[in-house]
Amino acid sequence: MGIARRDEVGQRSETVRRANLSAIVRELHLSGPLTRSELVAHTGLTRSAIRGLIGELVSADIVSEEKAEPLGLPGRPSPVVKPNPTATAVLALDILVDSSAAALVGLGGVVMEQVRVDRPRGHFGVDEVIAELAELADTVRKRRPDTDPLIGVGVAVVGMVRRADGFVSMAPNLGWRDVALAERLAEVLGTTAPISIANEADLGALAELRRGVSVSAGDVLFISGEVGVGGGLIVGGEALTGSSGYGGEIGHMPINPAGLSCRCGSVGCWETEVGEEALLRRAGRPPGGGRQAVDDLLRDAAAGMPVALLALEEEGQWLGRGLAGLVNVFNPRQIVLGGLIGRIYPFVAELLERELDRLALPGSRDLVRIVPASLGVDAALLGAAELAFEPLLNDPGAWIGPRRAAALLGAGA
Amino acid sequence: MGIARRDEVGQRSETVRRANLSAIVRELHLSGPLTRSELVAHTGLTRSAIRGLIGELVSADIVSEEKAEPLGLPGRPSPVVKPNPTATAVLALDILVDSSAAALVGLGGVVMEQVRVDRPRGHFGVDEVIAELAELADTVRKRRPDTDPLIGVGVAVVGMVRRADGFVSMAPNLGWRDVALAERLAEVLGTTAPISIANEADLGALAELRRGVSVSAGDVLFISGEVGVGGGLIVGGEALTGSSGYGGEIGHMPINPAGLSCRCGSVGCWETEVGEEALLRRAGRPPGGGRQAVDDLLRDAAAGMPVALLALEEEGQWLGRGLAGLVNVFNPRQIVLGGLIGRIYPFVAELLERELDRLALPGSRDLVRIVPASLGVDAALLGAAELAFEPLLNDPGAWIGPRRAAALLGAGA
DNA sequence: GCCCGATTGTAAGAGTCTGCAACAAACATT
DNA sequence: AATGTTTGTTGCAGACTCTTACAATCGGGC
Repeated sequence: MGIARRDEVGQRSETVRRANLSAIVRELHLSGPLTRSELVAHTGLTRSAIRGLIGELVSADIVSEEKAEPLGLPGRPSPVVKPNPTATAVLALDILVDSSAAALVGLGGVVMEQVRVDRPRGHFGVDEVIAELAELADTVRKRRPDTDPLIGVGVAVVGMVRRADGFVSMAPNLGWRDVALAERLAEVLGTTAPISIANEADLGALAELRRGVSVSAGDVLFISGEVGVGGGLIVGGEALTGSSGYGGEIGHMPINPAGLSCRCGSVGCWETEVGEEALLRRAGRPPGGGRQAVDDLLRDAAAGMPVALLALEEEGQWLGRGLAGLVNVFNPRQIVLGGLIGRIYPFVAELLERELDRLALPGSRDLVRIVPASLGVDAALLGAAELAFEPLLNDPGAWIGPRRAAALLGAGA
Repeated sequence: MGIARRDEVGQRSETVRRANLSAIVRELHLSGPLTRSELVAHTGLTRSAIRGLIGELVSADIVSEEKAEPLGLPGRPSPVVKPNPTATAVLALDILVDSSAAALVGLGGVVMEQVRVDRPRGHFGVDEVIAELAELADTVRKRRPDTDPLIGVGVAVVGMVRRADGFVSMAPNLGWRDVALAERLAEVLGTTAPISIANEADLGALAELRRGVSVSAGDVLFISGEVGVGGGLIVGGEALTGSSGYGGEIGHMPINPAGLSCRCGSVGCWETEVGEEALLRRAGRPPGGGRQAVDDLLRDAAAGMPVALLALEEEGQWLGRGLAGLVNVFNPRQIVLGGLIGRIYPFVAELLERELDRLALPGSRDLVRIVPASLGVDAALLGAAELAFEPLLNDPGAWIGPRRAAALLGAGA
């Protein structure tokens, strides 16, 4: 991220071990429990290498080995290696438009505990929300004290987040500006685990990539539409964050110079044409109705009410127009529609395909597939967990020496 | 690119050697000749490791060592390691709107030979252009027969290119559709070196990143404006190609639903508002005048002619509006303006900054800097060379055993 | 119930790579 | 000419994985 460092590029032989440990843990995290011999096949390492590495992971409590059930196949059965969720737990938090949540998630993506509380829409003080999060976190952690100490904390926020230090530059849906969220959370959470914060749509995209409909896709455009429209971009299997982590604000592409003025200060942004407010306005309904109002509209459309159908058609046209532009710029293989936009997808699916045929460049258009998101409200929460796992996945070795010491200290206290 | 392979991720100790060789060669390619001790400092490797690796590179003729001139400093002088351009030469070709070129470039970016021929604008048969390129290639290669055998061939084309196999899906400025360019070139060039092809703007961005104004920048948006508007995106130090290599077509973002119809079949694409034709139209001049017509317009503007100034102002507003959207989506650190857009930059610089202040999101806007491109017409050609170097930079080891054998064979024949 | 083939874990030795430390070489300064 | 500084050279040790041979555990067939 940011400036490319051409420093310290030299590799040492220790690097190999780190990379191999990382490959094994990542594989287990993504695919779930695997036998040793499956790991041999997946990683290309030899049995002896796997043996040594697994041994180390076992002794650090990151994974455990179990005798395999006989499968009815010839040959010696291979022990099953499974992630040890309690010793590798992360705390995931999210701050959405109208709810907050906390969850404890273990390696492999196992959700051990989860709480979500609704919150009316509107502006909320930073203190208020942080207190709410601290309480949620306390609730889940008290239910599972065996997950201490935590590997990390991941947070999803509806707003623009600078990744390096978890600074929220702007969160219009909450009425926030310039909040040092990571610092504030560190004070109240009572854990020394590192805190990573990112945008809700970015993390929704990550969750779909790891656990949802984008598994095994490398170039994905994820759209999360609620009040505003956010975007998460996966490029070559990795999240596009931009130079400071503010990237992906596709809701603020200028699309209609004759359009309405946007909360961001510009005019005719995409979200003024495809956001929740635009949809309700076109159907002649009052703004601010939230999820309920949109569901009513969709029910009316399903019942054949002309105003509702017309509103959805217009929505679909603007959606298609914006998507075509994004397809031309990113050439993704998959477009994932989440939130509001995922809910209206069934009504506009054919229209969207037609608009892409008409407006997008053939080379890029041909391969792209539009699909609805699969993880629902919890997408960002799961993504926050994935974000928190990242350091462990990249360098499990760091948890092997020191971590044991820390665990023993914790037990002694 | 494409599907993320989670296969064969295991690393062996040979990997380390490969990575270290790669780091050294890449460092020399980017920074030019360096002393051994500078290499030690840059890579973080030890003197003994550097010694072994350099020795291998020398014996493979990829680099050579020379005694250092005494610099007036105490201590034993460190020998200078310099790339050996003739043994590491690539052939770079470009097919632009109104010219074609060929060059022989050696490791380190040394242009050893170069030819460019102009060509009137308009549609040209594939055979015609390929014959032209073959002749240009022949010319430069005959002048430097010592560069045989070539390391690779890189080609820049004004069109949409599928990177995997060098297939040109569309090149409106040439009137091409679905041309298997890599195959066709392989037939006529008479070399077995691998041929890599990419879009002209993408390679312009790469050239600026390696040799121009974006050196040491990690997230860059490069804009190449001629008849159309192309874009090259650098994300985290690497080119964004999209899933098939068609990415970066920022000229075809929809920006004005009430705008003109575009060559691509859509309506109101960005390039219909900021391309050459739009600029001339606004100044009340006939389209198709090419570079000359634009230069006339700029001269008139410099002389204070109101129509010309007004046309440039409108151009700047549309430019700013599009840039603001791209800044919101990509959060780049730098925007590089090339081609037509680079030439008009002096006239719109302040306006652009104002428009960004007004339209882009604060977090992303704050850090971004707009600069004109530095490499001129040859940007794409230099980028094509960089593209062709890539395999050598990534794995110099592959040229160490086999390459020597090939060189000896060539000498014997 | 025993033997055989298949598959996989285990253990020891070898190979490859880099880091470390001591020494030698080449330069400037005094 | 002596001294200090920087850097190449060399030999040894450490870390890691691969190879190879062997033992363990399964199903199937006689």
